[in-house]
Amino acid sequence: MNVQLLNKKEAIFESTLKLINEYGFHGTPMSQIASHANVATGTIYHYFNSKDELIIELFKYCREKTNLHIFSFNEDLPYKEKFFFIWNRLVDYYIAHKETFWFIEQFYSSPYYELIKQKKTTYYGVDKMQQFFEEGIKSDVLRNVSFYTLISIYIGSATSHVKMVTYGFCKMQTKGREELIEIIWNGVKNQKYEG
Amino acid sequence: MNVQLLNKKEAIFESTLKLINEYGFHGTPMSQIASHANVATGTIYHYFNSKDELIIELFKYCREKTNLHIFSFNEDLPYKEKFFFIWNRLVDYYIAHKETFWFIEQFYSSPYYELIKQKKTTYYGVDKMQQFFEEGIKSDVLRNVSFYTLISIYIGSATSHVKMVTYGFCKMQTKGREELIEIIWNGVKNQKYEG
DNA sequence: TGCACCCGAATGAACGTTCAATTGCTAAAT
DNA sequence: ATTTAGCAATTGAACGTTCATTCGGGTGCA
Repeated sequence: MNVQLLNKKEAIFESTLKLINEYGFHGTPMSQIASHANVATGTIYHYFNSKDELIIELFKYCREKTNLHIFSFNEDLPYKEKFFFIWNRLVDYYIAHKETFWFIEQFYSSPYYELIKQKKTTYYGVDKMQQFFEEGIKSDVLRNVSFYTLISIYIGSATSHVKMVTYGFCKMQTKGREELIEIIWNGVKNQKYEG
Repeated sequence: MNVQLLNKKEAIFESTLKLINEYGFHGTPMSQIASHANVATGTIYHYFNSKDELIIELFKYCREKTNLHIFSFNEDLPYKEKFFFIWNRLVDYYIAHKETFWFIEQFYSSPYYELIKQKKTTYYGVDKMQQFFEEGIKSDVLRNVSFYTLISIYIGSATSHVKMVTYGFCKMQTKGREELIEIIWNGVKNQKYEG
């Protein structure tokens, strides 16, 4: 697959992302995606077998890009700094790529997700996250609570915050953000370490 | 509007809720909703002007029911107990009404929400929640952080937890839940009060 | 008599997908 | 260096289906 093809496939991805955000899964016909991406309708079917497959592949594409972005930290940083770094990178990325954020949210809460969740997909992001939290617990920096508890707070608060900001409910003042991640840190850190 | 009608309208709501969860906004034709609710297709249009209106009204209906449920606490309880109570009621309600939960999530992250958010809808839930957090801050039980920070942690963790459970990623062991709300409480409570 | 409620077949537009035809590229053959 | 064969990429009109909505007619209660 040469560069030209990659470009077309990506053009289709980006157009789908934009249009689905605006009109939803249904409100976005293949023909509209095609013309927005400057390709013919038939061309989409060269890369994807169906609209559903296109949407599923787009989801994986978005998730992959996001994960690559947030885990790009220096391994030598102290744990606490990594803890703040990843969370902030995630929030930054989503705010800078609102369409990716909303598309992922929409996908997760739609029946589409059922189609791919069973595939015990030890995919990059969850692996990394679990590993990161386990590291924190083993080294006694984090309280010994379950992975699911940690991820509920950590990811849940990040997405909640991004929702607030992108809905326009609150300004993106850095103060609110710092407050938020700091509260979480206070909640999950092992009290033995620096108050 | 008599009882019979209320029943029909609710039957339409409940059928829509169930089918949209299974097949999504698009995958659910009006005809299918009608036959599932044991009414004629045309009848739906007696109660709602369009499919979009039906979906929007269903959203309000679900949100209202949820809010009425979670704010049904005894005002005399100490603040901390109310803090735990509301969170637990919310999680309980969503787990017991998965379809309501997923529908609301789907709606919030779809373009539909754009259609109703501007209406500076000081709706029941947000009002109550804001009032509750303000009460906590004024009485010095909670740290003095912004409403949006509090709600991001409080609601975000609850929905995240419910997602985990309803996806089947983690069992609904009460332990995990207690851990979670306790961590949040630790994070947001004013340190001056009981460690 | 009038009005609200209810029915479901008919309508017509919209959409996902197909396909036969065309172009462009690569590499083997001459 | 030129030709040629073959495959990948691309096109967009056409097809057949599906679906939201309409509407003319029916029922029963005030």
